[in-house]
Amino acid sequence: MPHRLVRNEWFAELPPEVVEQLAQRAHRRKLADGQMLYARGDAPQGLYGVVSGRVELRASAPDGREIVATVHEPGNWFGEVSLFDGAQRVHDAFADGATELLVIPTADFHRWLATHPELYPHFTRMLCRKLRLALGVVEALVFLPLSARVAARLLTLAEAYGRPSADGLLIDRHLPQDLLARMVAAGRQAVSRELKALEAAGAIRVAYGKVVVTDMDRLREQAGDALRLAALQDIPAAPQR
Amino acid sequence: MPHRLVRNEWFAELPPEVVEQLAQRAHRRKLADGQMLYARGDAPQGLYGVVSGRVELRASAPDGREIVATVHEPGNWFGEVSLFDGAQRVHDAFADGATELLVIPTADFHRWLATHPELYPHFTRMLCRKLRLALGVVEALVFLPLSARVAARLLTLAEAYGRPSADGLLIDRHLPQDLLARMVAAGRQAVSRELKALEAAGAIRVAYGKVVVTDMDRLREQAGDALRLAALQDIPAAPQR
DNA sequence: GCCGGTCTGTCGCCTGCGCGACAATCGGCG
DNA sequence: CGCCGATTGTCGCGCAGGCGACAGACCGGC
Repeated sequence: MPHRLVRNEWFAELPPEVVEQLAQRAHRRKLADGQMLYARGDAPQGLYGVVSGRVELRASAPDGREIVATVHEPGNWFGEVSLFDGAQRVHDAFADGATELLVIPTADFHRWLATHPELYPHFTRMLCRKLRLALGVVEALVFLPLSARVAARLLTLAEAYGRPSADGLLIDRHLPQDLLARMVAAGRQAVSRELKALEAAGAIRVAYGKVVVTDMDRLREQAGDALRLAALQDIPAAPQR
Repeated sequence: MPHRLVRNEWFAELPPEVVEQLAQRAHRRKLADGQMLYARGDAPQGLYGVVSGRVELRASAPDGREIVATVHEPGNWFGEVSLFDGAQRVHDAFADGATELLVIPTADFHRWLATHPELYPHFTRMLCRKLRLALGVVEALVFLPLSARVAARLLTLAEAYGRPSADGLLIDRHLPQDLLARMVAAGRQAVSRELKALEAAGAIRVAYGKVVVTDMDRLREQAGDALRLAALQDIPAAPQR
């Protein structure tokens, strides 16, 4: 198992030899750009880890509108809800670029976990974290105007992909405005307008398919109330007793 | 422990004597109407079970707007997220009517659970269920018009509180339109309008502080796409009377 | 039966944002 | 180095729904 896959929150804290047992159950799977991994309603196959490429989890309405719930990068694991409750997939999953995955079949995962019950608290914490994120999204949608959602999103993107560059922190990832729009559940044109506003405020600079954050503090100002929600998304490793 | 509290999904499937061990750790707490149990950001005290009365979990914006995330009825347990991850409360909790709770302190719960690791899968499933609910709410907010959200909500309320009456299924619970509005994250007047529309469509009849579903199928039609999400909707365990 | 608080119906204004349309750029690939 | 698909800027229409303002209906308690 590539060690980057065990360096993330899912497995990083666990003893290496324990993770190794699990890794032996995994097999690999390759996806072409845009290929569907699963669709909402599918029966779960297992837990997925991204080795290379990317996987977008999306929700879509019958009328064609869609939102991007998450984008999983190399090192991320996903598919845990169906893993733990065995029920249908909630989202549609598509490869973004040629992608290689590690797949741990549901049954193997559970056999492994059964022999390591001490790991359960760890996984319940993972689930709680997802739950808090989802609740934060609900609040953001209900309470925050688009401007704040965009600003907040850029902040988290900057943290995840930020790389210092000439005139600020470059979000080093292909980020067309309509992807950003689907991430904040909005239309492309509206996002374009908000980006212009942020640029006028001196918080960012927009380039072709890219965004550079020139002033994090100013961006934080624009996010406003969203920060209160951001705090919820940042879960301290609280002792579970 | 009143047996109504162990009849719900949280503990119903578990061996009675195991639940009994836990029950002995619980203590009681009374709240007056409208009293706050906890606020967002508070450190968690434990897991709560509603013995009598009701508890509303709400989220509110600084500007005063607020939504009702859930209403817990007698027999329901809540507060599990903070229980499992130890972090701050996400919502504000208020008693609706004079309320009596059973409180299981966090530490006691975990001591108990540690001696029954076989129960972990059960609790991860509970968390997954909440997560699915939250994801369903996100989709409903993004994709569905208010009319569908109202119709869908009435359907779940009818399932939970429905009682046959002269001209249909009475939702037997104090349900002013502005409560309904806060449940679907909308304004009171808009909900009023939608209710009128549903009435005109012959799906419901609105009374003072009450709603009677006269035609479930017609109501389902109005909910439309929401039914796809319906499986994800929150159904408060029916109040046990 | 009366009163005050709670609910509902309705009208109207206003704003945020979806969405179509199109022109202007950009940039990778042949 | 030029073409074409991808991306962006912008204008404008349309509308769902937020919100204030009342007026009227209801109801439980006294």
